[in-house]
Amino acid sequence: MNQKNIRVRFAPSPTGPLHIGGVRTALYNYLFARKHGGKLILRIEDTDQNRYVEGAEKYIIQSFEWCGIRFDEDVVKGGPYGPYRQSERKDIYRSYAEQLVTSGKAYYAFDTEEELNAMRERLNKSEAHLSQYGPHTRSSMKNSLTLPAEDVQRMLSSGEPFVIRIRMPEDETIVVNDLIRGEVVVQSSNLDDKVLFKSDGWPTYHLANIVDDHLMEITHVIRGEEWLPSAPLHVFLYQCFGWQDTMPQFAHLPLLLKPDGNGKLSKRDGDRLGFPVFPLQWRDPKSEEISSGYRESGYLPEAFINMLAFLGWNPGTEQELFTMDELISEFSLERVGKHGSKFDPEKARWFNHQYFAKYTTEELADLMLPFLETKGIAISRDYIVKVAGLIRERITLLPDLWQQSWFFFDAPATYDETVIKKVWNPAALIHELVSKFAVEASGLTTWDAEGIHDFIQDFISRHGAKMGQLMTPLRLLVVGSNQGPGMMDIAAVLGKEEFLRRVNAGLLVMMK
RNA sequence: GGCCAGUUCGUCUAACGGUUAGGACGCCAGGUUUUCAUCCUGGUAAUAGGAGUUCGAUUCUCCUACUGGCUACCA
Repeated sequence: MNQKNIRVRFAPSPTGPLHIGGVRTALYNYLFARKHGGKLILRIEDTDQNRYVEGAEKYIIQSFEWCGIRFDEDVVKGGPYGPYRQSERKDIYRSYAEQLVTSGKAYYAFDTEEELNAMRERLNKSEAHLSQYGPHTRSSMKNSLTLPAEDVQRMLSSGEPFVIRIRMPEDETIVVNDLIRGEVVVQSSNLDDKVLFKSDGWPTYHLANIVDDHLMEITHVIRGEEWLPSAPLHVFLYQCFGWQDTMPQFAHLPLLLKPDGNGKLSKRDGDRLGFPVFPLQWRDPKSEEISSGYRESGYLPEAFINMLAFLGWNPGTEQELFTMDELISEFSLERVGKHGSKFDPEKARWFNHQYFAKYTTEELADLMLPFLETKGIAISRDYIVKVAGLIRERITLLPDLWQQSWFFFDAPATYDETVIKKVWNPAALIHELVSKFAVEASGLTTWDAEGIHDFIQDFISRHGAKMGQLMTPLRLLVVGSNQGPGMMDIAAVLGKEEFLRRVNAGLLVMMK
């Protein structure tokens, strides 16, 4: 294959927010395209007006912007094969469907919903090895195969509702050559006469998809496994149109499964298990219901992508942390697994933690700025960088940046009761020790971590105290609990004045 | 029910006929940090079952079981 001409597409339907399974499919398409120097196309498949959801298309585009998946051709920037929204391509599909009718590969059908239901009833009662609307049933239905030609003409010209169905051959072997699964062989007798063109004047997915992939010169169709059952139909359609020589190669990706129990990962699982299922937060325009997103939960886009890439693919080495560029150079469809992956929210958190650990203090400071601004805290960047250095290893999600550092910017308003009980004991002794410390420390001149350390060392030996008897009570007064970085480091960053101010204020509270 | 696909530690997976079946997450234990978290070290734990093929099967074939997907004028 000529690698220069590789063209792949991601073709979502704007029926709601894109969930992480869809993002992963897009990611694999993106990696494949970049790896081979090809193009990635975003095509919006909005052929079902009933399911159209306001804002979904915008959501999809913003999601990809956030996670760094870039398209070469899409609805925003356009491209040589546009338009990229199927609703804007509506005119082109009918003639293709009719071309198939003319060549005898498809036919008009006029059955009403009731008639279709009646047929299915009959099928249910029979031995049921037969497909639905297919070779064995079409002869007893109302269509251009059974009706006299003049009746068909009359019905068509009088505006009678009709659909166009593919005419599946009775017994033919259809082979789908899948890049991930190998040869998938299906007998056409198991397939039915799928509707290609609906009575509302719109094409179904099957028709629009094949026509557009052909027109857009798509070379590889990389999509979810839920499409595998209809892949034989798609292959057959390429043959019907005479496009078999330029038919794209197929790769059906395994699905993302629920973390617990069984089944495909769904919107509900996020609410139920407490992790996001969507890249960005989504507010349903009708129900106003809010679904959480990875971005809003504090995940880094690089970590999110890294985590997603590893759900179904692996490089075959022990490296787990990959930049997008590394993913591009290492990715291959051969290393994509065949079976579904249960999504693991814990591992997602671990990836995010790893990325925070790699950040420089300067980068962390940049991330902290918005939080501090929200809280109305204005302080020197130098100070923020110092704080970032102390909390760097303690961050898993973005909000931890504040949760792990707030006491550098504000004195504690309360003290953890359980920690008081444990640490301020015996109360009189500790109180006296800390009081003496506060007095003596006020005379200390070299206020850095090392100086404070030496001083404390000297202090406890002179007073016959143990390190823990002083340090944990100090932490309680300065931080409000038993958390945070090393006490000497906190004291140094806070500065002598603020540090002692908190200690003395705390001593007053502890007296009560 | 029918069709298609899949099945290695609890989870994500490696091993493309020969390994003490490897790594990561989680969990457990110890160490560091006299806090908490991180981090470090160690441990726990798997080839769904049964037949073949083969000197030898996680790996190839078949059967069974289980899992998943699809079975709309939705994508």
